[in-house]
Amino acid sequence: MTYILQVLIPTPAHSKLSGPLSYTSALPLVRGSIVKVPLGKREVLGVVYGQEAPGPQGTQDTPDFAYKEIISHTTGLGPLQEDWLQLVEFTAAYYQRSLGEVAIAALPAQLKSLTGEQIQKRVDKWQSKHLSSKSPPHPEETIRSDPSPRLSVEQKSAFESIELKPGPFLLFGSTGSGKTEVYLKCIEALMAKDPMAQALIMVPEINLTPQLENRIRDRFKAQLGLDAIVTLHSEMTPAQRLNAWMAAHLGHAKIVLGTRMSIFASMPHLKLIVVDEEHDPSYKQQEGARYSARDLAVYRALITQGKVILGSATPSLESWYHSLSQLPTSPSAMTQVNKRARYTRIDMPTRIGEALLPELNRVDMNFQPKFTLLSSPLLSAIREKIINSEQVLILLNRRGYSPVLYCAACGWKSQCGQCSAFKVFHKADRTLRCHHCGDTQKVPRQCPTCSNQDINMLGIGTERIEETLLESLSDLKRKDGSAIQILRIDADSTKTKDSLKNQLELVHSGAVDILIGTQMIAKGHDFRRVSMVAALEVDSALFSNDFRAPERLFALLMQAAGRAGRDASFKANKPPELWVQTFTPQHSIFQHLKAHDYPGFANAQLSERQEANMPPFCSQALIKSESRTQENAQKFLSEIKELALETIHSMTQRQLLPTAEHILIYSPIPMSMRKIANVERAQLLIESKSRKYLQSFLLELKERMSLSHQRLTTVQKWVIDIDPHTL
DNA sequence: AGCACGCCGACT
DNA sequence: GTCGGCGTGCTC
Repeated sequence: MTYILQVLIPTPAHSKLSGPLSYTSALPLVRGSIVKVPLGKREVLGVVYGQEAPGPQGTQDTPDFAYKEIISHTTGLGPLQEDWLQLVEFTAAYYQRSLGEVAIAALPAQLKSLTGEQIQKRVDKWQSKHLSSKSPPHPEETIRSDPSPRLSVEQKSAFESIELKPGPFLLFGSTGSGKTEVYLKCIEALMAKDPMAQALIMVPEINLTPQLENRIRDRFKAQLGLDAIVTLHSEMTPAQRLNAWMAAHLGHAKIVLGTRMSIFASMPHLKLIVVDEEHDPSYKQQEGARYSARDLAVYRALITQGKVILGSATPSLESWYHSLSQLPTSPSAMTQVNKRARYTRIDMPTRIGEALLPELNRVDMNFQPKFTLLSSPLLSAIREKIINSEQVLILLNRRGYSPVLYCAACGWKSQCGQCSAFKVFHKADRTLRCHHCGDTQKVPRQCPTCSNQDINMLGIGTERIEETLLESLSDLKRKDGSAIQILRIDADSTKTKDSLKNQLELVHSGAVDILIGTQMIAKGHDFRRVSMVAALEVDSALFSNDFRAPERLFALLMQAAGRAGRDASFKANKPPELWVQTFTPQHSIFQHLKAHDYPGFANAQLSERQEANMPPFCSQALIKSESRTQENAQKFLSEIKELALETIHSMTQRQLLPTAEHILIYSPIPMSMRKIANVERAQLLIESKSRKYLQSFLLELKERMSLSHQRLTTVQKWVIDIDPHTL
């Protein structure tokens, strides 16, 4: 008997091949089965999507080619579940990619490279190892979990709300309020109720949160067994990933801790999803299907009838908006839009233990001498901290020594020849480096165009702050008389494996007095002896073209300050200090920051967004094109715009859109990073009040594009980014 | 997306 | 004379 199977394979989003392909099979494999199939000369991984009844029914139009037979299938793995397929379907539809691409990208890469037999072997090996130790690997007495701590009143009430209500939940809790304990309690309760149940915990970047992994292990190892907790992130080896994936897929792993990619983990008994630091931009995938793992978590919880908790001290404005029953302003505009799924907000305002909320100090740089890097009030504050053996954290989101070199005589600047960016001066190795294409050259001794010996440096980077601090504090000694230690942590200083870990350990051990870094150090790590956080050059975020920049700045500063002073044995009666150097100290963001008033900040931002009709009050899609010339990149988008206008017209006539105004097409413009590595980039913004209409519009637009494919200007690459993060 | 086939430039 | 550039075209 021969069966005909529809199989999802990794085919590109915009081509005739975007749907499932048919193959023959001697066995009637069920939907979700994992198979290997031939495609042209290649052998690719596939997922069975459906089955046609065999025989010459001829209900479908018969193709003019013979179906090929599938190569192999993996019996030991068992099929992917219906809800997983539904998640893949939703992702492909929403983010305008092919089903096969999303499905295959969601599977561990080793399934592709290993043969069917090798996979089978791995499954057998894995099964025998774990079935033989079905009972907990060690007697209960030898492994003791950390006891479940007593919850505070606030934690208890949060936990009870989550137990009682359906969610989704926005757990709005300030740093140090004990959100993690609420997550763990929810998991504990879930596992006690349903021993089969699985939970997924997502974190922004796993290498920055090793503490959480240990904490979960220590907490659940006796109850669930050591193997029941797996991690899933991109820095694992292919073999580790396959093992973790199998453990989840086969239901043995009860808790999966992972980064955004883990939203696609196959978890047949998934009942709870936690998205920690839900505002973090790293939940948005920036390649391939540009999904938001946070948004998909909400959807996945819906289809699996599980619960989802989004946790943050500074929620994304989207989530904040979804958790509001009333908008801060003009209630008329929201009656229709806010029908969308609402979140149940749970507030946890209290910091646990001794830790106090940080105190904000603003330095008005208008009253400082020109070109001051570190203001005198800030420097004196730093001195005072070091004298008291406290640590200082300095945030500056620019690495290198100086972001631009400049010749005052002829106007030459250290422009990168391949990018629309300047090469950054790195003093340590005396190079000019482009942070976008990586091109590196030796720093010129004189101006390359006019031979002027005197080249100026514009702007500051972490290297220069390090140097300036060393100079300004050269007279300063620690209590024990030894020299002060300054450590710089950024992408340059953490290139080698484990160097970040080692450097952070230096900080924890107290060997470092001042830590200078880019925003990478604000995430995840508790700096218990840090009593002061200073942010330099914050103004760019307030006047950026990127309308999400203020939101990110607020989150960064709150997060950084929240990391400080968490040591209970530390001088706890003094709040940690948060310093900002700014030319606009009167800006409202600082007032909210000073008052630790995230709701006030978020509501003010929301009002602005509403007035300007920006997300979350509209849905956006960005079509991006890349070409050798900017002209060409934009020409392609202009043609798309023409097609888009035709599409709107036609859809309105067929009443697929209520009015033409439901879709707004802007004009092609260069991307904010116009050129990278000699590739010119342009973008076309599309907006709609309704994400539903936007989605169906884009689907039809893509159809029209493939129909008139020949007529369109050819570009190197084009992509659609749904709900783009940066414009 | 791969991986072909397919016609025009500088090299063992 | 070949090796190889990347321009169309196909893959159940």
